[in-house]
Amino acid sequence: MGEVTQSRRMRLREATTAEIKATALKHMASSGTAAISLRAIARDMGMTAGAIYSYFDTRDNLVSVLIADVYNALAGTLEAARDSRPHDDPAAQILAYGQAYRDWAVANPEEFRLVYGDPVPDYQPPEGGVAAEAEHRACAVLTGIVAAAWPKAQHLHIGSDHTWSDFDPGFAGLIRESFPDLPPAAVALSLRVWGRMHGLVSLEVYGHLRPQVSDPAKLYRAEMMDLSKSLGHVLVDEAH
Amino acid sequence: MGEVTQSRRMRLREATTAEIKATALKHMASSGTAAISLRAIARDMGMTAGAIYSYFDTRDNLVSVLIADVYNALAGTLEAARDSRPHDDPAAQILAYGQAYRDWAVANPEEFRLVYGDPVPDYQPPEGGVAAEAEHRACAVLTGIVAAAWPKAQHLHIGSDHTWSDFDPGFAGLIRESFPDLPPAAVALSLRVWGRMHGLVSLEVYGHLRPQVSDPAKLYRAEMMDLSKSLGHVLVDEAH
DNA sequence: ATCATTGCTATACGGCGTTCACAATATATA
DNA sequence: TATATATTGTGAACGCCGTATAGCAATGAT
Repeated sequence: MGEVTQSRRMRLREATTAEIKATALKHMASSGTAAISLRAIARDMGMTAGAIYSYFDTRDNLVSVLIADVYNALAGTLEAARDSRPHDDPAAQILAYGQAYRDWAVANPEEFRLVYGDPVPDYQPPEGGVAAEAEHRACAVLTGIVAAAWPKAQHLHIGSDHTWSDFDPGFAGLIRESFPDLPPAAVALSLRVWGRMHGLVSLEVYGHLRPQVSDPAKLYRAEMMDLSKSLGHVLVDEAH
Repeated sequence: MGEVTQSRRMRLREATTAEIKATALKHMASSGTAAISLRAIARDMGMTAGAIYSYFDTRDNLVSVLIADVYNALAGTLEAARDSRPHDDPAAQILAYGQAYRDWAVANPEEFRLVYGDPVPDYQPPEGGVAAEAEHRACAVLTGIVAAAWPKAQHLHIGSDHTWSDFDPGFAGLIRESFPDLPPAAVALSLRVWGRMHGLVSLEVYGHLRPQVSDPAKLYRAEMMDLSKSLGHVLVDEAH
């Protein structure tokens, strides 16, 4: 990232790589993730399909890079949403995060499908995950907010019997490094919060809400209010 | 459904239709939704790809029928789960429903993707929806349970300002027909409950939970307990 | 000025959905 | 029973797709 572009060749190479990715995203945004075809991209760029193999080993490879890029953009959006609220007001931060999550998904449905759905026909994700870094970023933001809210929230979750062994060791290690005093119940809560946001959003993006609901944003706002209550915060409707 | 099979031709036709669908589902279960290819199905059946066009106008048509079948199977499972608990115990019913939802998804991940994700490369759902009936069945079950729980749950949702205009008119009409006294806030709640179940399940099915969580079932159970609390029910851990 | 590397084209292979002309078969009719 | 009709299948073709390989042109380094 941000490496010094040395030779002219390098510069051209990066420019073409960027153009390929941009063209792929353009096709995806206008015609769906299934429209990411090497031939179509090359055609659009005035090239032959084979030429792309100088830049990406395979189509799946290109898709993997796109997923990572898009996921990182989402993570950036979510971090910005968190930072748009005072750092000592986790309730406001969680609402901002939730709104940003849905707003982004609704504004970029194909990007959402790329990251959270079946990316593309026949695509097989590589071994060690594709966007582990971005996924960790997005997750860390949420955990951080929940950690800040935990003092006031924990009394609502006294029944939970989570242990660190419920989580992936590596993941648990990272969390405990960043938040040494956070109990496993809080980590579980943050993942459940994620699930709660994801549920309505993915139903909406995949068209399972529209047939019944005319105002999904309102439904989502209600859910976010309820969610913030479960983080121990009582607040009047200040959103919208 | 259940029509009298008259001629021998009709019988053969229905048998072949069923075999096509079964083969498609078999391929899907073993190789993913993208593996639903007319050529592969025909090859497996000892036929030519073109022959399938005597039974289905197009591949998308076949996929639509599969979606409807699978969705109806899911709806049946959910109805059975509800009926496995006393009809005067909505808390138990909602837990059973939620468990059945996840169990089904985890046991049939490709079916889940077919119904709730991008079904298949390039697939475009037809105009009036594909499985409106099944979707309505599944939704009605949930609404029924929430309706039964509403007397004890409503005090937790006094702040909500939902109106019937927040919903699709046709959908609202059907609901008000079945549950004349149910306020719109309860309908919103039932859709939010759906979203809450769907969130963790779809994250898990699409592989976004495994990297962090070693025991998704436990996380989901915790979420279901919390959910049943928001339906106004206090209960000890009787599940599992 | 020479030579290796790189970026690209051209071509080919197999797979896909779909269409069409045609043969074989089963049904319905006279 | 003999004939006409509808249905179900084949096989070849079209235009897509991802991918692999060979060769050509231009660029960069020596």
